[in-house]
Amino acid sequence: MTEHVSLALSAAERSCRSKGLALTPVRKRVLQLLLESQAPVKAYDLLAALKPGGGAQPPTVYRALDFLTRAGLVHRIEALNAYTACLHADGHGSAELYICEDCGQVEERHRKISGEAGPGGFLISRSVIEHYGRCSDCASAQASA
Amino acid sequence: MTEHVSLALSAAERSCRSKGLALTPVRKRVLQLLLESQAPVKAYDLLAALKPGGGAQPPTVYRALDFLTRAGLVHRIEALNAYTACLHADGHGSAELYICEDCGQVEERHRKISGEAGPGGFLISRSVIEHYGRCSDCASAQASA
DNA sequence: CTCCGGGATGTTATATTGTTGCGCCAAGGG
DNA sequence: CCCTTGGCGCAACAATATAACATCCCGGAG
Repeated sequence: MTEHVSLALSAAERSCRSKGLALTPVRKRVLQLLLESQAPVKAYDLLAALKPGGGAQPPTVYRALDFLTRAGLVHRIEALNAYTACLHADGHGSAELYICEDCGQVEERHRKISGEAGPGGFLISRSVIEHYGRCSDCASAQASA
Repeated sequence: MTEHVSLALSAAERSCRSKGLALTPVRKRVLQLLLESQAPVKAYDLLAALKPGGGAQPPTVYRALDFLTRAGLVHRIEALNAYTACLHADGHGSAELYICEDCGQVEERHRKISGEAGPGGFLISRSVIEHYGRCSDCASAQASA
């Protein structure tokens, strides 16, 4: 396990403990798999990675993802049906994601939007913001090609 | 058919003709169903509405939706797996959607984001922006309840 | 006119993604 | 001890989406 992964895992454990949430082995393992991946991971790929023998069933991974998402440790990427670990473990509300279509890397920026007002008095409770394109590395690689 | 629906349909026909696109009967019917709905519609609901006898198959509606989306006449709502007619038929790039979780109505604002730069030189080609919450009507109804 | 080619649609089957429902078990409070 | 509660295993299924191939129709080339 690389260092940043174990660091993030212990941070997650502390965060959960402080909120009275149980970071059980299954949940921790799912989070670890997401942290180790450079790119977003699909639920069924996590499932396959969880139990190579094929023993794990869908609800296992979906329940873990649901927990991790609600705990603010993981983001679901709506347009890809995929998941990525949240690197800013403070978990305050909505994130804005920049997803490179070349290398799959996800950059994350936080905006506090919840509670803000949209047009005509619309009251926002949750936002999905996903930008697709090329990260600077891939953009320059492409330009030079 | 209410007036705004027929107006939108003729606008769509003109728009397609000017671009050399074929707004065939199936495509037009799907667009009409979306225009008539107050809320986003799922692909399989469209399918059921298309041919009450159950004769239509999934590819029919998915192909129509693909065409309409690429023509800028329809938006896909990623977090709902649903579709809604685009009311600003000019179809310039990304839309920002405000989706009321009470009544289902979708408000639409346009931002031209494509080509803009994100953090660290990220080059955006397409954005998904969906805000969930309550429209002003539903927010005030709730407040008074 | 005939033939050909491309786009649109029909048809069948399958892949992918996500959920429901039930039961077991272990931890903790009375 | 008993009972509740939350987490997990398990089986089945529901919902969403695509692949692959056949057919039809129309418009242009010969």
